[in-house]
Amino acid sequence: MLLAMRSEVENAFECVCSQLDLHMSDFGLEEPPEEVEAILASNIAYRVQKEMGKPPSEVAGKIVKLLDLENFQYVDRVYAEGPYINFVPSAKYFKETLEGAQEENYGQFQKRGETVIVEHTSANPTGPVHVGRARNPIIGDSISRILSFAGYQVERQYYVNDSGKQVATLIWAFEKFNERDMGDLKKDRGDYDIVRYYQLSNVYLENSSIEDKNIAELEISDILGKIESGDEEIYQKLVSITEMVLGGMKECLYRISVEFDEFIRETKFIQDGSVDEMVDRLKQLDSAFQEDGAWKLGIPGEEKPLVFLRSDGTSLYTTRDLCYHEWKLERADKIVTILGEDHKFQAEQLTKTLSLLGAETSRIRQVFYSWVNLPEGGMSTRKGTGINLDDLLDESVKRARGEVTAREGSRIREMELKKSDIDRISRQIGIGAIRCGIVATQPGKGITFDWDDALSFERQGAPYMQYVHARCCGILAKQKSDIQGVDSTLLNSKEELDLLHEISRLPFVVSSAAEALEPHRIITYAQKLAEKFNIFYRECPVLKGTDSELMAARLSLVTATKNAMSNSLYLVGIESPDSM
RNA sequence: GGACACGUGGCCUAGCCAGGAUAGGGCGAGAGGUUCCUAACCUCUAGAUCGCGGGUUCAAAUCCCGCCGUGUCCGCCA
Repeated sequence: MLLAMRSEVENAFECVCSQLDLHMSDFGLEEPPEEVEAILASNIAYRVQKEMGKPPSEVAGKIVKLLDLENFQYVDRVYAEGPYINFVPSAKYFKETLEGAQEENYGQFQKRGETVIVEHTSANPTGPVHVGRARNPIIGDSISRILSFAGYQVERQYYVNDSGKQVATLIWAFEKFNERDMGDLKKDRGDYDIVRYYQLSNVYLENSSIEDKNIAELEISDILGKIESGDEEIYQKLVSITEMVLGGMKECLYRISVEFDEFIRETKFIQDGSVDEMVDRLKQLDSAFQEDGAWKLGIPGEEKPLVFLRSDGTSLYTTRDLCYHEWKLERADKIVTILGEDHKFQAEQLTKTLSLLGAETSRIRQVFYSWVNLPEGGMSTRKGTGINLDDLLDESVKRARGEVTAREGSRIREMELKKSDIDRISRQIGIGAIRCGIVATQPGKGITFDWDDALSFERQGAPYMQYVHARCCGILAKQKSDIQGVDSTLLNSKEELDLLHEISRLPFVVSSAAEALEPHRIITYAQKLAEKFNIFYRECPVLKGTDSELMAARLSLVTATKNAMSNSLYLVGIESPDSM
């Protein structure tokens, strides 16, 4: 509804500007401060004071006179306050917001017939997901949900790095070592099983004599060559090992509600000939050259050339990624990739090379995040220095359970919590806190891991928002009969109107979060919504001490809040508990 | 050395891209609030030269330049 109001106001400004012979496209629309009655404001007066030759407050007054209220459906009143032009929403604005938000899919946009491939996580299939990179699935999944809600046709892809040195090392380790060489299995799952081989092989490569090390490296590069030439036996081994790891990762990610539509293997592009074809095409480019037996490509604006073919004739990560990107560009209108900031350079080389190959790189967007590091440094699967996401989740659910049980006896509740409720609530809160904690912070900011920070159930964190949903459900569960003929004008207190206004912002927030690929905007919104609801809840009894008409109107408001909240939480992958 | 990102009360964070009303929250600290729909709530108080220095502008946390601090990258690794 805010979107509709904005476009009404924009149209009106266009009209006024043409009357005044002003040419501008930005009318300085902004959100006024809390205590102002208006919900939309313009600082256009500042922008045109020179052209008008008058002080801003005078300009504002003049523009207000020229704005034609007749055409406004959603604006009740326009007034100048100093240099600002403020717009107060109409009864119709609130009425339609309330009606629209009765729908469970409130805030969702119509399909717009545009497809987007979101690639995220794509961690090397060498071991369990650790916390260092946990921002990737959480940001990627949230962006996927938001884009989908905003009307795009979204496909979520995991690009499996099943070629290249670390997988060759893994296959080598599997032949070299036996189960009895391995330490204890921390968790009976494929990713935990395999990672032991990977870590042991790295210990071996670091600590062996030079001769042993050289032999091992020759054996590994032999395996790499076989992967590259499409050797069937090696490929079968590769698939079975990586499937074991991926199976474990999927299970882990499923715990935080992250799922994929497709897993795309790097080897796919080797086997279908795309890589060979890519190498040939790159060689044809003007800036391609051969040096020390390897093929390189000079890239405009880059100091270092891109090496796209090793001197032994095997391809490199970026070469294969180029094939994957071209394949994605064929299949979707837009592609979004979530990457760690350590991949920035590679991503830039990739994009520029694609552009040299004639691709429309404006359809590509990349979102970078910085790693979650330990106080003593980065987490590494290879070195085994990471904190596994599973452990973080287990600990979070455990601490959430502590919070749930601590509150159990100390409060008035009509129904006792069953064991299954405690399990459910602990899980919803524990997992929600992790997702919220990660998505609430801008991806670019660095995070140093700290158990207490990661696991705090702070006010205005996930439980605060989840609690609002539970409160709404609690009220609605007590509702006796269906409500009909709601009169939205009965909702006229400041608390009610503030809440309704907040609800009306959801579609605007969804579209801007989708446009900017910034899921944390949803969290910021949901916090505000929760705050407004809690104030309403305090001041406005819904079921008690109100006549039936007011009760009906307030019940609608509660339903609207519930829908806006559960959709907001859904968009960042947090569950909405019916009770807490 | 070069490139990129980040720097907002003791701690964490929003706002920055599209400059505009008193820099918005939270944690922690202090004071209050529940015979009433779940107090994981609400209200109030204290606490900020928005890293530093210049510049542009009627107006800068926001844009530009320089500097400082932190992180990342600059591989025939991924």
